[in-house]
Amino acid sequence: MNDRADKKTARATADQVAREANVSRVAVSRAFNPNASLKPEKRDRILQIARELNYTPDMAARSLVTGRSHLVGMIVPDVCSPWESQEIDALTTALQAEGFATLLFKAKADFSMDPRLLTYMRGFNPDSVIAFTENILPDVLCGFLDRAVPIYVIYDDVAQFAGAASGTLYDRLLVRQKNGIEQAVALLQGYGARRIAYLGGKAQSLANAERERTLKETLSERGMDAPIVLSGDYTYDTAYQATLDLFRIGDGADAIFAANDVGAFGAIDALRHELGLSVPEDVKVVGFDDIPQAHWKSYNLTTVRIDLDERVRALVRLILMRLRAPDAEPFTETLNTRLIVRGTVG
Amino acid sequence: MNDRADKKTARATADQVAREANVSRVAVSRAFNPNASLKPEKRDRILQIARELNYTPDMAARSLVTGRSHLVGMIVPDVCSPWESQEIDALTTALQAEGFATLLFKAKADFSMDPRLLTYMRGFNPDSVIAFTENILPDVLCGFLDRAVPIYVIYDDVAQFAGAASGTLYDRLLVRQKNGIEQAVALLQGYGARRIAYLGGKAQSLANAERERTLKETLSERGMDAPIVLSGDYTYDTAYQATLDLFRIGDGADAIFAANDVGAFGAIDALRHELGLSVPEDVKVVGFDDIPQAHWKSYNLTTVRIDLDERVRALVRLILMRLRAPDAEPFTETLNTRLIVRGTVG
DNA sequence: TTTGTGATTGAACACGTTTTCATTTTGTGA
DNA sequence: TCACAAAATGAAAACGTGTTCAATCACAAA
Repeated sequence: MNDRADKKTARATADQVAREANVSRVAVSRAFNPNASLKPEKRDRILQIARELNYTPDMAARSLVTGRSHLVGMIVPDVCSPWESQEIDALTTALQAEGFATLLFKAKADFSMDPRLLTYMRGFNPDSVIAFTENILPDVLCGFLDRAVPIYVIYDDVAQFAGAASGTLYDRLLVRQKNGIEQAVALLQGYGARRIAYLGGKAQSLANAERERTLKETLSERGMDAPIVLSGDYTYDTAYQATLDLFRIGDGADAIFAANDVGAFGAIDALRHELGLSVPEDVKVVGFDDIPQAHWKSYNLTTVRIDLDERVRALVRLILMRLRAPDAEPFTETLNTRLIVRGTVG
Repeated sequence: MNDRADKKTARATADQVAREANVSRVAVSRAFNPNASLKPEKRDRILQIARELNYTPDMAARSLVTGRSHLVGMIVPDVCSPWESQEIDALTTALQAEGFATLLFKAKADFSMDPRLLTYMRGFNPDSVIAFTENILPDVLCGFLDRAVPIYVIYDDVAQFAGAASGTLYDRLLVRQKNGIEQAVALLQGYGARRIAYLGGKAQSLANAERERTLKETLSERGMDAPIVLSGDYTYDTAYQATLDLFRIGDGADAIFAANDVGAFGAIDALRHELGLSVPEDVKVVGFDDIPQAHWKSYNLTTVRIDLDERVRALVRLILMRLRAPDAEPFTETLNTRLIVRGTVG
């Protein structure tokens, strides 16, 4: 009749383990806390009995008293995006190894941040938050998380730590776009490309801005013309259409530099299947990210790679450090990029 | 000096709100529980003050007393897989709307289930678990979750509810492969295809077995030869290689029926870019899933679609129902498939 | 044996909430 | 005005754990 009685086997509690092992409940707690002082043989016996009873400490109860939830919240607008899903995958793996679980929240499709979502999320008391977003000011996030929760905002591939108390930015995980872009431009120039188009990502994206700036700078340094800038939003369809417009309304280009790989795919398909141009003979294409699909033979994309593993390792290191020492000195790490040469340029 | 004092603003507690509003802490609790008995004007005042103090009920504390964590655990081997990431995205959205948050865990790459992971996960007390996997017996999962936690095991696109207590299967969310496959076979037959190859998915996958069985049945019903069965694992690279083998070592085929879209991409690329065959003129290709990439012009894949939204809605409905009435009658729902005709057949 | 030091132990408290239950207040009809 | 049911309220008891602190134990040195 009673709802609780219905459950065939309720979860074992520390008290039950303690009773079974003839020790106090505190000893059970200590058995699961490696650095607590407990006689080794006693710990072994407790852990043995705990295993028999299928006991695991309740994280909610533990969280209540320690103030640590061992949860890392992730706010993601689009889990399906190849780049983001890769990042979620790698982050979850790395955090899991450190004893943290991923708490996944879906933001609105237009990247706007729903205040109710943040309020709701705060209820779970995440130890840290990673927000994948473009057009949100860190202040908005900080306002909702009033505890000193380290928040990392990932603008495409630039991560910044936003201090909750002050709203100012501290740690930064940057990507040195220069290397990869320079290699790409050199390659394009070597093959005689003159008119270069930049097919942009989301306008508010920090990474997009940095890529555009770096491309302009590099072209200028090499005495080449400034790029034709097309606006985009990182999606296949928009890139496809922008490419059509470039050649039908505009004057075309020798080469297209896309802000991400998916955009490059859209450009390639527009060129080959609708404009009747061939890649790389007529138009050369370079992407950004090196997602798994980039090596698919239909695209075989030459692209600027950001090492995902290195990136995720650095980010996790940052988070753990911040968690351990909330007031540590601001920290900036910069990752390199390099060109992966495949078949869409030469 | 004190670690807690360091945090500029600790999270507001129900007591603080109560004090500020001149009510008891119980009233605050009731204000956040819509069906609790509380004078409307009082509720409004409390909620107002709560908003000012940026107060949100602590989920850990709530979970402790209610026994409901409002967490749904998801065990995922590969977040990057287009099909799975779509499913995670849609499930998270739907569950979030019902007040549940997604707790994401990464399983080993080889799909094997790490017992420690399960033990760890159980500590978070998820209200329900969704496991994306192939080769795990539900019993293994059930053994680790000793509370009556509804577990849904998703074998590719077949979902089954595993009762924790008995280890037997209850609810089932099946996909009627027949419709889509029949339409596809009819189309292939209409274009004169005779030798049909089936490029399989993971051997242990229930969905793969069902697709293979249904394809054989359909071919037989139409008086066509049994398919050449190639083993695969749903990945691009394996499909690519299997297709090469089919034409170089084996005797080739008129048409390839791939167990999923990514496999179909691999087959198409092998045919076009390495075997020098054209699709659909020389060989016709049909996929399964209709992932977003299927409409990319380079592939423009004819494929059997399983409606993701409908599927996720059904699954979430199942989970919520089971949560509300753990002892309700077993429930089976079957979804339909249909062929999306694009350019790789006709 | 005695003393002292450090490791080991458990009782009591704390964490922030919901639930129970007895009490008080409100609203309605005679 | 009175009586009575229904709604509203708060004190106290949970929920399962980590932490504090005083007490106990083990063991080596004197």
